[in-house]
Amino acid sequence: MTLHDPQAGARPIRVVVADDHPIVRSGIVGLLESEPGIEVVGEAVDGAEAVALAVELRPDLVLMDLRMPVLDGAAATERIVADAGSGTRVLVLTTYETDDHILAAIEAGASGYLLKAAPQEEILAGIRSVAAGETVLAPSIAAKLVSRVRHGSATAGPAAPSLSPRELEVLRHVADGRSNPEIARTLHIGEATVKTHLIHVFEKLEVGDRTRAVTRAMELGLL
Amino acid sequence: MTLHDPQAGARPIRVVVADDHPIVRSGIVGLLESEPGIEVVGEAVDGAEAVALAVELRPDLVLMDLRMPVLDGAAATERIVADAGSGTRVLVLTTYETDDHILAAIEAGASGYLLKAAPQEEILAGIRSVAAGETVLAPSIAAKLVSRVRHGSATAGPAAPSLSPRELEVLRHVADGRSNPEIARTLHIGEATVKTHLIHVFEKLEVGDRTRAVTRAMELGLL
DNA sequence: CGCGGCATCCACCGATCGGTTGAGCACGGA
DNA sequence: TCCGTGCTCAACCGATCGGTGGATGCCGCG
Repeated sequence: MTLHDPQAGARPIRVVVADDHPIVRSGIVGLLESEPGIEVVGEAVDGAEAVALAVELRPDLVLMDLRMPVLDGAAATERIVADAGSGTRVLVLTTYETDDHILAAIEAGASGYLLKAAPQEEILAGIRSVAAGETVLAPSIAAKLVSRVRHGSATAGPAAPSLSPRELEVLRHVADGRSNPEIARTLHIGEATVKTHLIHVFEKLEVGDRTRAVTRAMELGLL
Repeated sequence: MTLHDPQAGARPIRVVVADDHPIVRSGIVGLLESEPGIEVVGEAVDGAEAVALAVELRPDLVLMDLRMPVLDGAAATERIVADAGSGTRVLVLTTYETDDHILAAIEAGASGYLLKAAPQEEILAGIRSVAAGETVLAPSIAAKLVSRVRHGSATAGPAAPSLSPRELEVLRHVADGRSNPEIARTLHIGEATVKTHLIHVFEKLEVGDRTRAVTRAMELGLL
């Protein structure tokens, strides 16, 4: 957690702005440029470009519109959060607030969701908060979110252990309550192999049994 | 949505403050009293009294602490929201921010969740927002909430099988990855008893093994 | 080019789990 | 009072699980 120095100015927040409308984009960029402690390092006109820029520039934050060509904002968010693994966080800034859109963005791993209608100070404050590791939600978004509350997994797990594709596949079957012989048959491998994969999963997840492995993986957002 | 007239002052926000600590309560009341447009119409020292006052006075808002005798804040919130049906909304104001507490309060129907550590202006703004029909969440709360939304189902599972207290207790230990003998020792019962409870859980949840039982219980919001 | 690291694969063994049958005790509503 | 429900326990068996050891093939590093 000692990643960023809270001293603004000494180390500006590096931002990539992703929005397909040039006018909107320039407006946002203009707002951010005039703000000390925030530096716009790149602009993307679609989701694919946003992902590319995120990987290339490793910004602190991507300001993401949802409605974009080629790759929509939610999908782009997912890739950035998943791939980078780095410190890049995504703040969704959009006009829409449909339940589906919000959910998709949140599930994709966005650290915040603000509306373009929000006052400029709120947007700037949101950027600083998200860059500092917090989560920001517009009030109307919070309301919708609340109605969805149930259970889930973790946000940005500091060190989510990386399971191999095979290990993850096996673990998913375990979460469905399948037995090792069953899993072995569906994956066309030996039962012993399934066990070995699970042993490795246990080690990576630092647990001792399959049940705990599943709950732990859920906590870490791996399932 | 056209319930309240946004004109402040003409029609003050009527508030009931519920907190078992007199000092804390008087502090809150003092803060609110000095604020134009907000009127404290009642004070409650426990959850039961909060419910009674809410029904009797029909305030716009109840400022609710969670940790209270007789009836805790979450339970009180549930009754107020359910019973009244009226326009009374509940804003939770507490020191704690455990996942369980937050979840319980939100699920009980609270319209907001703020921490006592928040600056006074934030609390006042929160009261106005909630009274206006919005939902407010402290940033740290928003983060926890967001983490729950990943693959979140609807609110109340249609037919969540009712597990007995003991069955639920055993299942929770299973979710923590404990073995049957371990659970037996912690609960001071025989291993055979643990098994029996689990068998019953399996039947009620319509699953065949402990791992699936845990994931199923999570899906149903039982854990 | 040899070496280690990684993911994938497999076999055996003791411990645990899931399922069964059968039973006693306390509590509260019919 | 009787009956249902929840909680408790015992003994047994087959299936599965977790642990250990060892094998193969692919990759990058020196």
